[in-house]
Amino acid sequence: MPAADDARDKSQDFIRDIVAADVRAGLAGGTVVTRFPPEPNGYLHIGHAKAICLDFGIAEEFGGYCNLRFDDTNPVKEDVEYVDSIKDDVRWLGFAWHDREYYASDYYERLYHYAEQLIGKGLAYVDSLSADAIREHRGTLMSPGKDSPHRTRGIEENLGLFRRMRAGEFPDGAHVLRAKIDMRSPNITMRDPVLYRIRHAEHHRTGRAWCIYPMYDFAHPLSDAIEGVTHSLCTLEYVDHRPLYDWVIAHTDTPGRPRQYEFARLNLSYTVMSKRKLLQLVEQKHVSGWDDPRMPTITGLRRRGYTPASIRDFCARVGVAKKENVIDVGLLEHCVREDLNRRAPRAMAVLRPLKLVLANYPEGQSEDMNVVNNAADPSAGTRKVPFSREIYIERDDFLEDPPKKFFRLAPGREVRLRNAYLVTCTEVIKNAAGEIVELRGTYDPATRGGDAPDGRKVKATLHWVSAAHAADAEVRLYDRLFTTEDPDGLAAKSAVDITTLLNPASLEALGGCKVEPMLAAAAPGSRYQFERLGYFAADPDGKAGAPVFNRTVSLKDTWARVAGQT
RNA sequence: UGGGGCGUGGCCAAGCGGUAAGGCGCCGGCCUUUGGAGCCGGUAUUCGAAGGUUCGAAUCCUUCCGCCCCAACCA
Repeated sequence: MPAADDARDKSQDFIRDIVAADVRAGLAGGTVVTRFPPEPNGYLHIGHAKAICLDFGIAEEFGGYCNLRFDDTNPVKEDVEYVDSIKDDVRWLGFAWHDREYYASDYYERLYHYAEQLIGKGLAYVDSLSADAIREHRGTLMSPGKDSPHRTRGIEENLGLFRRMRAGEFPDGAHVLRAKIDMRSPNITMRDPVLYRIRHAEHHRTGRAWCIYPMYDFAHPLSDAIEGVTHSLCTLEYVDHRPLYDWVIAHTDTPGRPRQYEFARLNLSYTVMSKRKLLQLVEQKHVSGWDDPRMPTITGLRRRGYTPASIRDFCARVGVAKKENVIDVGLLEHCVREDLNRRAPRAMAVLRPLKLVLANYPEGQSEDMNVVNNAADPSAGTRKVPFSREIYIERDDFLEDPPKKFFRLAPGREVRLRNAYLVTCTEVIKNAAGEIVELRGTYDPATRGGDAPDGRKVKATLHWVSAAHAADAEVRLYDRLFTTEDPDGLAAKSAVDITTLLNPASLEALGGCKVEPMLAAAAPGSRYQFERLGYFAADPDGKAGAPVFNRTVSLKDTWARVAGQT
């Protein structure tokens, strides 16, 4: 057996095991149909990415289909802005739904028909209790509920009332349609769940055509059935709803027989994932918008510089199981580093410039150094980078009084300027306050390119930018959005608002950064590795000649760790 | 105090009666014109706990403990 088959046979997760078994058993003619069912009431985040990779991934692997279905049954919360962003994000992640773009609202007429069918079977009734009264009748976790006085209404009366609900004869809240199941069920979901409510509201797709709207528990299983979905994958909080899902399917003459399976949602350390909380951050301006590079939204990650491939890889590594989890954000960072290391062209940029003047380099002279764009990718080619007498190096790369393990530049010490020359620091110039303002040094003309003919070695290689040729840039450094690993948990435990746990240092904008000439016109979205610093993506805020870069993620930094240990 | 889900190393996660995969992290070493990348090695005598069944248990049984979800005319 070839290795590929071997890998395919290996169990990947419990859901794929189930699907594989169903396919073997010849279920639904062997064609697997899944669906990704977002409600268009917010932007997609990395948690949705996990679901998207699962839904579309399984369809792809088993040669089936995945429908993009908007679960738009609540007109007051939904908007086209969100359906557009969701489509953008799914597409950007690399998945195609082809012509399978569906809306629960497209099924309103059929859904209504199924509702009448239930009424006709005596399995649904119109209740005229107030929302409060319904809640009271529902009972509690510990005690059973009580039947509504309207539970015994006759079929004809129910039908008449329901039709008048649809006709708009009643105000919001006057009546609801309920399933007649069991008010004493230990599973509260089964205590005569509401199927339809009256909402005189404008729907983003159906306008004013309807004033009654189906509830999730009714619309979802039926939409699945209508579309021929075979495997309806959702998160753990719906486990209790599965009996109702099956009940709806069992009591209507639907075409398909979809099955629901549940997996644990993704949680990421140092951030929050609920749409409500993300919306709060946006509305209260704690971030610049849904696409703020600190947000765990797909659009935020995109602006931050994450690649679709890295997010897909992350989702694959995280796995699918039923255990509550909090994934270390470090894993996500690892995934982008790995991807960008392969594909990002290198560039030189100095974030906190310190001028170094090479006394023995002729004034007014400059030369083009030949530089490899990406050692990890020969096809990336080479480029010219200008070098001259005055250059900028990183302030952090010089220490007047270096500790033992610091082997960058220091007085009297020789280091390599990457792809250029070996240079030695000969003098430190300070201002009246005693701050270092400039360095003087010499270069060794025999070391052009960075190698010494006599074979002498240096411990450090520094990145640099020629002062005369440099472009100015703004660079935005990001840190975790929250100061604590589990903001949700801490906020709940200590009864504080989530915003009190925000990291005040999550954004640091650096002005006056010096970047090599080629970066001056970086196209928004283009990604680079700034050598020795990290991966950066050009932000749309930048303009030609005045670029803005977002740090996607830093490079692994052994020195930072060593320095931090002391 | 009802119903449901879950408990395998710091974080994920395989395993499904035959004697603890893998990834991230971490710790060493090699290599290096990015203290990057790469390469090599190490990192659970033990699977929430206690009993029991068995030649043999993370896997079966019993009891207990812990965490999460459910009482929107939200999804």
